[in-house]
Amino acid sequence: MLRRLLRARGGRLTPQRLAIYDAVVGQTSHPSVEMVHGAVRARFPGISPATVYTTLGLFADWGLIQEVGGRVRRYDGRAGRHVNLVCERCSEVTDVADPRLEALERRTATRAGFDVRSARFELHGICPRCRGGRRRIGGRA
Amino acid sequence: MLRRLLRARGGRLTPQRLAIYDAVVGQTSHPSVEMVHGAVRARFPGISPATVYTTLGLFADWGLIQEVGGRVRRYDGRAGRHVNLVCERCSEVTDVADPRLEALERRTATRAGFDVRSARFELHGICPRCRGGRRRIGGRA
DNA sequence: AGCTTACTGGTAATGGATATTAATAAGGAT
DNA sequence: ATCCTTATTAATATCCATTACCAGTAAGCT
Repeated sequence: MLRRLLRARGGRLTPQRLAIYDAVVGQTSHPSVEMVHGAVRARFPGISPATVYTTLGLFADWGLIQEVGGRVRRYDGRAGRHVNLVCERCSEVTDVADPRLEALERRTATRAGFDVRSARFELHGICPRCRGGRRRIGGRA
Repeated sequence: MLRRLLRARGGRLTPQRLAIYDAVVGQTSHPSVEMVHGAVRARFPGISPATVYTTLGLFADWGLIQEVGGRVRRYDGRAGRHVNLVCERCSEVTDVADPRLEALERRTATRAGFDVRSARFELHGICPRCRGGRRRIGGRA
C-alpha cells in the first residue's frame, strides 16, 4: 500500500517512513508532529523532527492523511472525508463521518471549476467532556 | 452593530477597531493580517500589527469573521457558513455558499454533543484561473 | 471634568515550521 | 552479492507568523 504509492512517485520505503506511517494512518489519535516524533522515537531514538515534518507533509500531499488546523498542526489518519471536531479547551479532536460530505464537496468543486487536492471540514468549540464541567484530561488550553 | 456587540462584552469602540472592521467585514478579499494592517495604515499610519492581530482575533471570537487556515492566517468577512476554496498556487480564496452546510453542521454537532463556536470548511487545490495555464495575478506560491 | 481601566503601540520573545547540507542507505542494475 | 545513483536522513541554523509584555493613552461612565 505505502510501497505502491512510493513507487508511483519514485520514492523510497524507509523504516522511518513505515514507523511514521504506523503512528498516524488508521489511528484515531490525531497526533501533532511532536507527538508523532515522540512515538517514532521509541524505535528510532535519533530520528529528527525535520524528518517527521517532511514525511507527514508528503503523506498529506498523497492524501494518506489530512491536516487539521488548530493552534498546532495535527494529523488525521483517516482517509475518507469527515468532519473534525476540535475542542478549544482540551484540544482533543474527534471525527464525525457523514456520507453527504462527499456529495457536498463534489458539488461545490464542480460549480466553481476547482481542482480539489485536499479538504478540511472543521468545527471548533467545546467538546461534551469539557462542557460537562469535568477537568480536562491532558493537553493544554 | 459593532457598537452593540462591544457593549454586550464591555468592550470599547475605538476608531482603530472601526477601521479594521471596515477592512474585513463584508469584504470578499479574504485579507491576511498583514493586508489588513496595510489597509488600516492608510488612515492610522502608526497602528501596530499587534493591535490588528488581537482585534481580528476578537472579531473571530464574536463570529463577525471567520479564520481561513492556509500557510498564513487569513480572514473571511462573511458571516454565514460557506465553503472556502483555497488555491495552493496563487493562494486566492473564493467563497461558495451552500444552504445545506448549516444543516450538516447542526446535525454533526448535535450528534456529538459538541458546542460549536466557529467553523471551517475548506477545499484546497487549484483554482480555475491557475488551471487554465495563465499566470497568477498576485500573492505568492 | 475626573476616574477607571480597556485599548494601543512598540518591541521583545516564542516556537512551529522550513531551508540547508553532508552523510547515509534504499532500490535498481550488473 | 556488489556497485551506483540519488532520494532520504539527521542536525543545525534560520525564518517569520504569532504572542507576550508593558507603559502610555483614551473610551466611556458618573
